[in-house]
Amino acid sequence: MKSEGGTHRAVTMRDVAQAAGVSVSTVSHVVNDTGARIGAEARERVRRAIEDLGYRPNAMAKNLVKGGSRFVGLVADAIASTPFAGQIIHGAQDEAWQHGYVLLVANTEGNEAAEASAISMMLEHKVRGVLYSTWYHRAVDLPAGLTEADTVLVNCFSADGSTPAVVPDERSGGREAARLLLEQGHRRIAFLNTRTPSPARDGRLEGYREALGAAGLPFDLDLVADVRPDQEGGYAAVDKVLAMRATGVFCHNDRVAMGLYDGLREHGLRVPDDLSVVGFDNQEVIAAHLRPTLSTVALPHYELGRRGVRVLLGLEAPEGAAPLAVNCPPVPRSSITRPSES
Amino acid sequence: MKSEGGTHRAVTMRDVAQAAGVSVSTVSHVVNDTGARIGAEARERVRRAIEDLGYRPNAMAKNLVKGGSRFVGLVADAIASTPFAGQIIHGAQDEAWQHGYVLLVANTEGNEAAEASAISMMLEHKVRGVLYSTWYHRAVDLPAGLTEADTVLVNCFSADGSTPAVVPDERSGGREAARLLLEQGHRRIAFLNTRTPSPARDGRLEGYREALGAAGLPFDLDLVADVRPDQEGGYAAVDKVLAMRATGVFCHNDRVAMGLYDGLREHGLRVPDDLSVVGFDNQEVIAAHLRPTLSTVALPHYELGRRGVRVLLGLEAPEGAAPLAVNCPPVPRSSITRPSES
DNA sequence: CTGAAAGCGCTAACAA
DNA sequence: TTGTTAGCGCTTTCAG
Repeated sequence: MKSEGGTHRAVTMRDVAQAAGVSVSTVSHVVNDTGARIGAEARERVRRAIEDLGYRPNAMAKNLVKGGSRFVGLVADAIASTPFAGQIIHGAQDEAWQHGYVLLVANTEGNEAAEASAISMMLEHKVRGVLYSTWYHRAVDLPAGLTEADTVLVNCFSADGSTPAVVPDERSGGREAARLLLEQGHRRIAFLNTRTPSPARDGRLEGYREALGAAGLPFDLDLVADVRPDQEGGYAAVDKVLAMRATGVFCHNDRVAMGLYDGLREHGLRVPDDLSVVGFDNQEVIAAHLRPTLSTVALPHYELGRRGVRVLLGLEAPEGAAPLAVNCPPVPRSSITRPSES
Repeated sequence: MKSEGGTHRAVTMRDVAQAAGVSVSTVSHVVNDTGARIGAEARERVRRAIEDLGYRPNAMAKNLVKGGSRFVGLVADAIASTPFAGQIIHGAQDEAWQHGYVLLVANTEGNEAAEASAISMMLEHKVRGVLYSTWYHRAVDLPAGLTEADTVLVNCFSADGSTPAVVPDERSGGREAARLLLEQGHRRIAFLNTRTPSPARDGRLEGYREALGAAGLPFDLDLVADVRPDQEGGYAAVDKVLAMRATGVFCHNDRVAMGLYDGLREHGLRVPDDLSVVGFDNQEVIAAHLRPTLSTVALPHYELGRRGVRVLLGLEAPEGAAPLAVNCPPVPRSSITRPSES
């Protein structure tokens, strides 16, 4: 911690001007490198003064006069409780940064009061716009204050499509997951879907169907089961899966796959030799470290954040009222092999 | 996204004053609820005008005149790659918020250029101070720009102790972990420590020794082994652990424990019946969902963030040059039982 | 090429 | 009790 007890006034542009023997406007011009033709010597004197005095432009003053900040707000409902939000932040920040914007992050952990206060704080700082993001893909009601600002929804969407949104393309993700198995020759592919109604549930199922269809396979309802979308759900579903006599299983998410691994093991079965498994989400801590490592499909959080600010800044736009759907890329690892009984 | 194409100038205090038929200073007084005695009627007219016009104070203007912002910066090296940073952010934000400060978050993902630019951006916004945090506990060199601002290190510290820091108390954590086992009657406790030199390695080992000592047990070097601090390391250490004939194992972190679970299972051994296991970190995705759930010791990330801003704001201070050490609380779950051969 | 001056929206004396 | 008036640090015409 610096000890300067607020004694030394910060050095301002005037100080620099004085030291360089020029006017503030001249300093302003060299600092901002405007087109103004400033004499080489004056310019040099200014540079030196800036260096000597350790001058830092005051962003607040600049923003004030420019009539708008270089802030982009990001309101997230779960920075703390999941690794996903981090990726969104990262993507949003990289893109914002690239365009000279700074991220103002507010974490609400689902608390409405925190959310309201976060939003109004952002409004007061005259943010360029705000990204409103949720940790799992779902429909949301736009919080009141946000109608006052440019807003884009990230990983969520408004039911009425009135607000631009960017979300993961669950359908293509479901397709990729199924394909991972299909490509290895699997023909009997079970799908352990979540029982929670959600875009993820519907989209992934649809993708699964499409992939089967594209491979000339029938859609067999007996091959899909709904489970709790976590380890417990996967663990409890082993018997059901075994009864399906599938050679490969597409799990709604990595945690279900993790539970399935456990259950399979207790039955003396091995992944992928006895059963190939593919997850969804690509939750690093899990997927990359299970034994064997889990083939899965990635939720494109980084990309969601990035694209979010892109649409906010008007660099790209969703077509029509539908959310911008971002691809979920497959991440092959070691949990899939060719079916033995093929 | 709001469609107002920048056409409508934002409503300012003057607009409110005009609408209410009073002067700006009067408006200022009611907005800020200063001690000034304002007539009830005038106050009411102002309130209504604010409401009608949808006035929002301009934080930048306010900060400008007040000569300092209400920002606290947080520079993190790994928001994206670990769930830990999220907790630090959360804690920092909660505390900052409570004191009227807003968090300015910058994610550097280890990139030096990003770090420098993040820091200078924060300096330009005249942040009250900045929290510099790392995702694992270690010594750092204070980045250049940070000497210009009040800084506190979070989850890291400067080798020379010149900058205030708040870090996890690894030693007490090690003690707690060992105690979890000791309390259940274990007397032969193995320690799978990391092989990476770090405060975590030294501190946890020391804590382990202390706990043994406090229980009247000798410190037996044969009971500690150094492994890679991840799943693979735990998995590969099974034979070694078995050879130690310990009844309980303290793993350097949850991932090692996870690997150990896998290895044990392959040997037909069960946790906790055949071997009690305790981890460290309390990484939710892992610890809370392994089978059986993993007893562990929590790294207090939320608290680190919280205390970090407290130190920054001068609400508390580390004693002397040593970092403020935050306790690592034990989190008992189901991976420990009484030793069978007791 | 460079400087003077008018604000940006707000706060804080100081007057009235 | 309320209004007037300086600025905060900076950008930006507009004159020299």
